[in-house]
Amino acid sequence: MESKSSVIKEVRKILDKNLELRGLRKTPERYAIINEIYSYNHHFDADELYNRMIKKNYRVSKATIYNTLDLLVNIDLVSRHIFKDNLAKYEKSFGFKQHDHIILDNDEILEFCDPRIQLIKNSVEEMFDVEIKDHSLYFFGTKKKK
Amino acid sequence: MESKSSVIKEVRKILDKNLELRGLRKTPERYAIINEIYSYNHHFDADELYNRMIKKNYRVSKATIYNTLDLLVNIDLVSRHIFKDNLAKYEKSFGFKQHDHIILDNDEILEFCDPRIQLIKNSVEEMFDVEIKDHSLYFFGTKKKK
DNA sequence: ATGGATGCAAACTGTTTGCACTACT
DNA sequence: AGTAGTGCAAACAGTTTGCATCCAT
Repeated sequence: MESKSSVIKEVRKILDKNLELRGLRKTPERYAIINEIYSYNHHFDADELYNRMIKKNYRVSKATIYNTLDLLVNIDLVSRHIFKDNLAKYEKSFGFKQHDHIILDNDEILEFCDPRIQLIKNSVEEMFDVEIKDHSLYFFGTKKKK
Repeated sequence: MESKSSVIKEVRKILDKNLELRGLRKTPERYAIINEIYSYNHHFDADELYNRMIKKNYRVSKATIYNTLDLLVNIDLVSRHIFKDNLAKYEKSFGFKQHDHIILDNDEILEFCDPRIQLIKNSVEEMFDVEIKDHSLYFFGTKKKK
């Protein structure tokens, strides 16, 4: 099992490489933000991230938060979900098994992973002659009371 | 094969029954809106619906559009999707096989239906002891060039 | 030094809300 | 008659944008 600090080290390296490749600047904000994100478990939104960083006396602007989230989503270090209407939620995505979500009535979020989704993907690719790069699957439900 | 006009007749009846059951009023706006929606094929958003009705000289307000869409989604005559960030898309849903969506790079939307999603649903219900009421599955991809 | 990235605030967009008025029951 | 539902405009929330400044290159 990999230690926590080795994950973030690895992630910073990936970010590094991507910034170089794209000719983007290695600003301290970008590293601070990825650090912060990888210290979380599970989901957060832009406002949450912003507020937590401000509370730690790290000076960032909303603009930078949004810019950086876009960047990180593009290079696949962070993934974006829209669980409820009109609010983007994010979560770290490197080194974590890809998974889908169950959204319960009480806003609880469960995660699962089912290999059959890959089979559906394959069928779809063949049927429509398309190349699928990503998917999102949500189930909506309620906890069964016993 | 059912004719177009019999679908809308059926749909109006369902709306009728639901309004009665819930003690809601049968306002002309509600019928005008469901009529309009069922004259479309595929997806639209609230603004589109509003503008089309205005253009036909039917006086509705945005508030009523949104209220009625909520109502229709609740009674399952219309379904809501969020394809891109922060914009709800709707489509009629009565008498049409439930299906999922493939969103292509060029904003084209394909539809498909795969029974294996039900199997995944069953597994999830059992695994987490939850009751799944709905799901949404999107694939994101590109057309293969040959 | 140069222009990409930032901070800040204002602008934008889709949606919701408050309130006076209308009309279904 | 009573009140749910409507139209309108203002408010709202999340996100984007414009611009002056800053700092990584």
